[in-house]
Amino acid sequence: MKHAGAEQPSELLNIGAAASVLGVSERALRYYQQLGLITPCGRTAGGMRRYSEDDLARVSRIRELQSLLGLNLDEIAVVLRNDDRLAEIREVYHDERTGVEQRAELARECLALQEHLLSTVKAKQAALEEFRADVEARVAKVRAVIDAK
Amino acid sequence: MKHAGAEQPSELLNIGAAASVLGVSERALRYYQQLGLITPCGRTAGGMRRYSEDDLARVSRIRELQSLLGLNLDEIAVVLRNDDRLAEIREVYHDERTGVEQRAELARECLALQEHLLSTVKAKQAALEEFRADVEARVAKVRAVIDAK
DNA sequence: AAAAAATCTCACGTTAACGTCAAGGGCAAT
DNA sequence: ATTGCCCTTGACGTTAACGTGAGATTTTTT
Repeated sequence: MKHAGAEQPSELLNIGAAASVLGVSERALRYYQQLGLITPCGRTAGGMRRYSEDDLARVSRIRELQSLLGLNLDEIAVVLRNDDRLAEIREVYHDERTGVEQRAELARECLALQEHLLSTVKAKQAALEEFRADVEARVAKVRAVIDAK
Repeated sequence: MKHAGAEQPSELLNIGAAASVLGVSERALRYYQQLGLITPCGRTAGGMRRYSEDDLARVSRIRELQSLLGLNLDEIAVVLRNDDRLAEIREVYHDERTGVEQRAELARECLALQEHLLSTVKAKQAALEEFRADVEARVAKVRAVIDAK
């Protein structure tokens, strides 16, 4: 059963609005689509792309994976495909047509990839923490020099 | 007074050894030099580059700034120049020929840049922490699906 | 309905950060 | 002193991630 709250079923944006909201170029959006990273949820009769809330979130994810983890778009494609599988698994999980062992296998595979991503994040965090200590030490040094006046 | 321990005054590496130790290409080392990011501490009579321990550390720093903060080589140049100034300040600080106010001014400028770098690091850490929570939530979701068997 | 603004699909251009020869010179070992 | 490997300086090639028109369509505004 769907929730009964106020619903905004569609506040779809065309590419210009989407780009400006996200702070990326229109070209980038088309490029991501070309690589299969996103597919706008629909098009107008005339062929103009419409972006949903989820589409925007997906693009945000792409930028985060780029800027935070330094992944390239091919690597990001892998991550996103796994995200999609996760969503799919949750939907199909109670479908009786799929074998129990088969579903579990899919879920475990998916989990492995998510955990791999997590370990990547953790590694980056650890490295960053070390780096930060380094920078803070430098700052302290300059401070010492200044305060020794 | 210098310390009295065992000293290895020079274990200078030529470019091939340096590259393999650092895990970067020779081309990259030459390229960094071309951009003014590093200058090997010396050359042989015949013109071959010699890299000192400090040179290697500097290259490591470059790679960290690339991979951890995602800076490009121009931005890294700024950071490195400031690092150099910090070292210079510490050396020259007790030189009587420089005016007191002048030295303090230099140090403050240097501090500002280091602190800017630090804030960049902190911002990245915060973003990464959020991202990690996100990934962990996903992992938990898959786990829930699996355990619900 | 006509003009103006936004999008569409090619398709070539750009930039950073190197990769990859090519033609020579240096260096350690035999 | 010669063999064989490492190094030198150009100089052109490559790849990812878009940028930038051009020319046709679609949508919005007047």
